[in-house]
Amino acid sequence: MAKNTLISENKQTDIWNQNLSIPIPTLDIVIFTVYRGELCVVLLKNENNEYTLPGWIIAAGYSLEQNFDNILERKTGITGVYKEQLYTFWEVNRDKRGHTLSIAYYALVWVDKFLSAVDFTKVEIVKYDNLGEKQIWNKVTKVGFDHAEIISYANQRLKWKLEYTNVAKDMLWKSFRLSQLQEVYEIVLWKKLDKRNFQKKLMKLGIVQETGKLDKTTNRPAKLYEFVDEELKVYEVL
Amino acid sequence: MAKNTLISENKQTDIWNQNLSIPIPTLDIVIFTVYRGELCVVLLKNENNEYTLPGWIIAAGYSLEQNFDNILERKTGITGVYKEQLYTFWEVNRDKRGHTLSIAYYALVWVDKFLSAVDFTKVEIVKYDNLGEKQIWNKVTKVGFDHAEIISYANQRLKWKLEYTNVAKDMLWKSFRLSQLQEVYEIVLWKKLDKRNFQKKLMKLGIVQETGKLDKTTNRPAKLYEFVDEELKVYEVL
DNA sequence: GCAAAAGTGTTTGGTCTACACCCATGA
DNA sequence: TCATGGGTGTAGACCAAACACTTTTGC
Repeated sequence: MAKNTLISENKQTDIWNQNLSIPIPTLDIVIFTVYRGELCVVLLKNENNEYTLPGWIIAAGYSLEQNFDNILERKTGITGVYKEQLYTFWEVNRDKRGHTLSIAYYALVWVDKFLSAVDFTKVEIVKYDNLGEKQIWNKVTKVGFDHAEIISYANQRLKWKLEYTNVAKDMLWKSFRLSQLQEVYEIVLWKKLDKRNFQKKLMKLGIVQETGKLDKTTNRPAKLYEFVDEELKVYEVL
Repeated sequence: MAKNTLISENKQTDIWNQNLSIPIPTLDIVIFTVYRGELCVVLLKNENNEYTLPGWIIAAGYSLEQNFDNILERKTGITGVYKEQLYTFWEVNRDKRGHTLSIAYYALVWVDKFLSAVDFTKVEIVKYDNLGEKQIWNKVTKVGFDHAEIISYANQRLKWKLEYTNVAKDMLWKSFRLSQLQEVYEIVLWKKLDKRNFQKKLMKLGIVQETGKLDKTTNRPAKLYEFVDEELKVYEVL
């Protein structure tokens, strides 16, 4: 805990009362994970039973990375995830406490890691497809728009990344069967894929390679694969 | 002038002295135009002869749009351009005056409009390919990196947009010959294109259409074309 | 008549999609 | 022996790239 509480919440709450001439920069995080066969988002619930994205005021003197890690850990308990900046949102009336500016990130976390790290007293996990039924936070209309818009935007970006990068590595074990990888793709892209075409595409792009090992936990053993690159890599389609 | 000086510079300069616990949000603009057959960027020069992007502190109480328009007009004289948010950059030591956070935009402006609106006492126009020779602003190393990085990122985004959208409409007259459009593409993408393949792609995507008029200003008259959509549109490749 | 730019089709290779049957193993 | 999921190939449609000659006009 200690290492990541450099940035105190208290030091910052008085910011709201200063009537500044600049907007207050905040950082909001859309956390995705594949849980029980569905794409899910990790959300907080506020005093009005509205769902909100984990987020907080950005502290000067620390990098965006540090701010991100700190906010994520403080709000959810999770550490060390894949993250990517999405977009910076702005609305004069975005927050009734003052003018804010939200730098939105999305994060991907492998479900096992998520479950062992997350603090369920703080967060809820909500199926992406059920978001429509929830009250997502928006101060103006009190109807889902603002944070919901950010989540939807994050989902689009995630889909794009799946098609052209090895970002799926952050949602699986080190080694896996192709059918498990395909399942992740089908859940996120929200469509069925053809097994053979899927495998051909992976091989052509060179995203995964055989490990030489077999997974014997089902009837017929399956080859285990791993990602070729440890780091995020964009594979050109050409 | 009046309409766009809602936001005063003076009201904001004292921000630097308040030792805030939050970073100061600024907005920086990469302005592209095609000038004399080359892709160019509009820059300011600071007291140390370093080039900087037009930018300023973001004012609370105004939308990002309003802030953008105001900064662009105050710093360069230009109004009403195509704009798109790029990325939000952050570095603790980005600016020696304090911790800042830069929301970067890029803008496209048709050269004729640019020349009639721009205030050349404030800005310089620099060829994109010559940027390497210039000192681009960066407070830490005093060598081109920070703003240069933003410009390079903007250029990548612009190239992508040209391939998949009708964004080129913001760099040409209402009607034009296909060869003129192709020239813009070649300049921005920095490569030669095949005339027939280029035209086939435009027609297949349905980006442009014939106006029925001819341009007779060169030896052999050429058909004049126009963009099908007034608004920015992403054309799916399928 | 010549210089300058416009106009115009075809071929080829590659990539994407759709599609169905047999195999290895554990129970 | 049967149920489960693993493994494998081909044909057709579509798209992208390469490529060169003729036409219209002004001078």
